[in-house]
Amino acid sequence: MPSSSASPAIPLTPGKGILTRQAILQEAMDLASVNGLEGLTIGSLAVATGMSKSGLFAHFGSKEELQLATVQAARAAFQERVFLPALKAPRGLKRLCAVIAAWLDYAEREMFRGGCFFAAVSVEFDGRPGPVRDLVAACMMDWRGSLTRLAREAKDMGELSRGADPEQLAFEFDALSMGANGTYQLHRDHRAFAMARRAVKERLKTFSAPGARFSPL
Amino acid sequence: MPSSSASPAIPLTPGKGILTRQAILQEAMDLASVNGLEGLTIGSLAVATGMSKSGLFAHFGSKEELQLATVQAARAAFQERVFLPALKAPRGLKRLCAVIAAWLDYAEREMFRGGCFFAAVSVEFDGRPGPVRDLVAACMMDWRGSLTRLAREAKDMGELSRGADPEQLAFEFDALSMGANGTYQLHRDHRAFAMARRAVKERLKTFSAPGARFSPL
DNA sequence: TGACAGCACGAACGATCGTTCTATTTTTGA
DNA sequence: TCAAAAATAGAACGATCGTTCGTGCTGTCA
Repeated sequence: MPSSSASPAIPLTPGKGILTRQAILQEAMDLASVNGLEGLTIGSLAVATGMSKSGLFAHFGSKEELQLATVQAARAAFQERVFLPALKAPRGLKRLCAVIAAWLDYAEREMFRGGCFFAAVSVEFDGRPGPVRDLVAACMMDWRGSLTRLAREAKDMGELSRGADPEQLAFEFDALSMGANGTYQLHRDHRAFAMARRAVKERLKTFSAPGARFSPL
Repeated sequence: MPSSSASPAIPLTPGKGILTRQAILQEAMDLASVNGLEGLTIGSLAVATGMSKSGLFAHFGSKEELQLATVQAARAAFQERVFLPALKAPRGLKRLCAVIAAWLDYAEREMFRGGCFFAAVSVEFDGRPGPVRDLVAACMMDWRGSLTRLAREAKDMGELSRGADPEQLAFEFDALSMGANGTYQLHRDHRAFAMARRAVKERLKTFSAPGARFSPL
């Protein structure tokens, strides 16, 4: 083993390469949320970032690597800016509500220019085998798993009735949110989000134990 | 005006051109449900149908016309093979259930190779202005409008409670169905459809008037 | 039988795709 | 400060994209 003074895996000051790579991926996420990961062309991405095709390409080595990096960047951005902040809400029903509310805000405020990145990309890749599809599928599993876990916590705390099925509820909330995102993207009608919020609220009311309190959606 | 003996607009015996056009569109719907309407390449479609690129192209004149024709063919196929048959159920709650059940079957049995054609295409085009997007948006509006009308009929017949909101219910059922389709396409897990059916059933039970009967989903 | 649509084909176009080179500039670290 | 390393640019590749053009089939009526 070399001495402990070796340069760290993640340098304290990000090099220039890392910075431009981040700028590229920021643009890539936006473009992909609109045109998909296949419509995300290296040429158009180069124009959008003001770089040359080859200079940009060198950062990734292949289009598939660019796609994978874009998905991972979107996952990180989602975790950091949507999911983790919402987790600060108090455990149980309130936290579940906070996470769903954060997701709906994330989609409605269009953190990515084309709405939810994963809604666009998961539909695009669900029929094409390969590592990109696998990664996207894993992200979606993750998200649903988180929703399921939060619902289960609320149930374990007695805030949801014994008849509540965490997996079932997670599926429903996921579907309602995605549906609102899709409807809004297609028709630019904000009522879609209002209807999703109402549906989630009523569904939670159906299963919430008497006296359980949940934060507004 | 020429004499009334002119050939009818729709000839009794479809000419050869019409037949191959139908064959092309059948393949086009399947390919587009998997790879999208942009991934639907004229070259790949020519290979799939055993035609030459130029011979196939001549039927449409442009890729956009091919896309429009494919969407209209999918709309017609959906109407003919899913929606209209389900409308034969008795008016009211039963008919609403029959239509939703038909849709879920249509998606689960993969009438198109990539699942619901419109689920794939509407997400793909929701961010790209143009006639294709407009047509797809109109199809989705149509579908949601039909669901809304069926729910309103059930309500007017007294089978759904006074508190039931047809538009809201239509949104929810649409979202749940689309969500099941997406989850199934991504994870190949049939439980997605089971959860959608359960959600629709429970939601209907919440709003159904006492004693109202609805057919199984 | 012969003229004439309708239909399909093959070859080719310019544009753009992802990708590979080589050269040049910029940044980094001793 | 200077050489090594990293980052970017430019030109070009073969493949494929949508599209155009000219040609040859193949039936149908006169």
